[in-house]
Amino acid sequence: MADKFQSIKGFYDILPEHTPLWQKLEDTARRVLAQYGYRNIRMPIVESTDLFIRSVGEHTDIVEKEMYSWEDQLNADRLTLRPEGTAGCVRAVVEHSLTYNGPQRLWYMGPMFRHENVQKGRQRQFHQIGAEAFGFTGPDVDAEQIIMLARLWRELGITDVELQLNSIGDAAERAGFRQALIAYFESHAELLDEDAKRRLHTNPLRILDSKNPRMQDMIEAAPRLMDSLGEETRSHFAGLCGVLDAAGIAYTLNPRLVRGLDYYNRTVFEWVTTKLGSQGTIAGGGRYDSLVERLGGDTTPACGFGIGLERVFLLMQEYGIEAVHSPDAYLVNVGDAASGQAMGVAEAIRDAGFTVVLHAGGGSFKSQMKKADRSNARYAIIIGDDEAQANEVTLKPMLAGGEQVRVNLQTAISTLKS
RNA sequence: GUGGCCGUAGCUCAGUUGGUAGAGCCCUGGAUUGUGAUUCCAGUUGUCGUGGGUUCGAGCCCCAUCGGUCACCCCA
Repeated sequence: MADKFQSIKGFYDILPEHTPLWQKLEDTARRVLAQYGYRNIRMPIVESTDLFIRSVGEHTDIVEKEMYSWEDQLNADRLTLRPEGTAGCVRAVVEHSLTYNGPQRLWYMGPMFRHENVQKGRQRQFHQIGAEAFGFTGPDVDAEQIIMLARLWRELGITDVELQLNSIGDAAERAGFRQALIAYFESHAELLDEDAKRRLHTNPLRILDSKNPRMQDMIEAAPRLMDSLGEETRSHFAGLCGVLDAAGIAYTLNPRLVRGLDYYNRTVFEWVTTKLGSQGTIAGGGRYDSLVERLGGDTTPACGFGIGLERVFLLMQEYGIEAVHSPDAYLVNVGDAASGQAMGVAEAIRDAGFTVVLHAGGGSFKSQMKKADRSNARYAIIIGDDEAQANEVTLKPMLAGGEQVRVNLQTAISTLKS
């Protein structure tokens, strides 16, 4: 035998036994998003490398070491497989002037690509649902997105996910805080680890998120961003908390919650579970009021989030949530006469709107019935020599207690409808 | 990039101090002349990840290598 191929590390197949649960997740999300007036947008998977450098940020892990980037062999364009969806969505909004006639609520779903080491809940090709709202200034839209996610978890049957909330201020506030933070860390330079030293002048806020136990006391005593936020930012955050309180959404304030992507400001949030090992964040998002302008559009406030679908899928499995696809009928046919009629019968039943699996490949009644059983079909429709002769079918309910009947095709279809 | 654990049938796994490669599930056929989901009988399934070494003899011991998985980091 020739050598076999296997999928690339971090790129995996979703097999038929798992697609029903995936579709349940996707269908539920689609329905909930539509309930809030979000409209579907579909962007390309490949974008200009510079788009991500400018939006995600030059000194982020994503841009520094995780992007699938290459130079187009034909025209030397620098291209990248999208590592996240917001940049491309903003690019599309600006390119097509989608906010010209007012605010927009948009969502998308699809694969994202990051060259990371794989582990549970982390693949190199993974899938996200993203939602973005453009042109809304107030905290009500931040709150709406959080409430929408709470509804999604509820409808999926997921409980026990914790909402963590923080405000990381506006650019000017963060710049001031950044200076204070750098000064503070420099005064404790002897305690900084390698990673922290590297980030000191590129992304000092991330140092706050370090889990290095030797730095914890020093980090604990560092200046707090919340304390350097201005009046407008504070009232925006208070407004958000007020709406969430009124809606009965529980949250935990996490002053150390920051984002790895540079474009966020003010509101940041994460939904976290303890049931998935170390990859506990199933959704994360926040406000990014300056990104649209940064990517060449008019000044437009924005807020959005991403859902990690693999993680939500794992969580659904953890909760024992199940989904199976079951056809309405499995068409058993034995004998030349029956087989000759079977395709026409199956088509007639499909014309009536039902799902029919037509048995192919012959075999005894017994073996065909076994296949009917394993198909999860509600009914077996049986055609043998006798039925073929009489232009009838035998309709047998596969669930315990049902009596089989021999009827003509129209009666069988009526029975399927009831 | 670093570390722990694991690679035996399609799947889940057992395999004794080194001595002829196994079980369950699945699949196929039968017990019942045309009926599944319970039962019984029979049958098929292998480069023991790969390459070397030690040995009369290696799934088992040694070395290398590849792959998987979990974790650090970071993120969704």
